[in-house]
Amino acid sequence: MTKRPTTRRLSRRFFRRDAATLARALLGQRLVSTVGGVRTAGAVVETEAYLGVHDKAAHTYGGRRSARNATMWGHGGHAYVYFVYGMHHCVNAVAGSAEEPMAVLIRALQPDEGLSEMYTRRQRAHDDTDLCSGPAKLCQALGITRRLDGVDLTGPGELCIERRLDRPLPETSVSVGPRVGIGYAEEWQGKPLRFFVRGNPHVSRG
DNA sequence: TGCGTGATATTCT
DNA sequence: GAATATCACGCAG
Repeated sequence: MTKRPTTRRLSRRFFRRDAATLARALLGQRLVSTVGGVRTAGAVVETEAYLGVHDKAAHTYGGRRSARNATMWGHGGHAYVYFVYGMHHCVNAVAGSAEEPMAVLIRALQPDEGLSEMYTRRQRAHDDTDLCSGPAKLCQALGITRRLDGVDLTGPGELCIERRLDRPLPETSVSVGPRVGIGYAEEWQGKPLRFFVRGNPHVSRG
């Protein structure tokens, strides 16, 4: 019997909150993928909240609903994976309840399991901070594609989030700032909806 | 700093 | 249907 750290998947209730609260609470938890039979995982160190139909930066702004963003309209605790810029995937955790299309973009991880597999998937990475320090990088490192869109993050599937911290990170180790790459979102640009672990070398930008 | 890249939404006929 | 505008990014330099 090998000794393993005690970890368990987060409950549905954990995700059934507003996106900003969830974004804060996800810091320090573990995103785990088991793709091709290999476990790859890391601690969440950077997130962004997308608040739903009123948020000009959200895919569901103004009540937009399509095949692409259908998962966001479902209930919390599922993975919303989308493709952008013709080459990148990004993964979100859906927040709230059904018909409340909010989500939390996972922007960076501190990798802690399956690093050799990550290097295989990301030939360009020069060191550990290159593996998961960006929303598209971490998808590549964990083998996340649109195939995993809609997966239940609280279930035993190929993608889940495990509890790693019993309590939220202390206030002093969390920084808050404006979201990245949403210059078109007018008054929503400056809102403090990006959360990251202060001083952690794995966040996507300082 | 400036691209590449292609799916998607939107806006036409 | 088809054209076009847009895009939660990463990489090379």
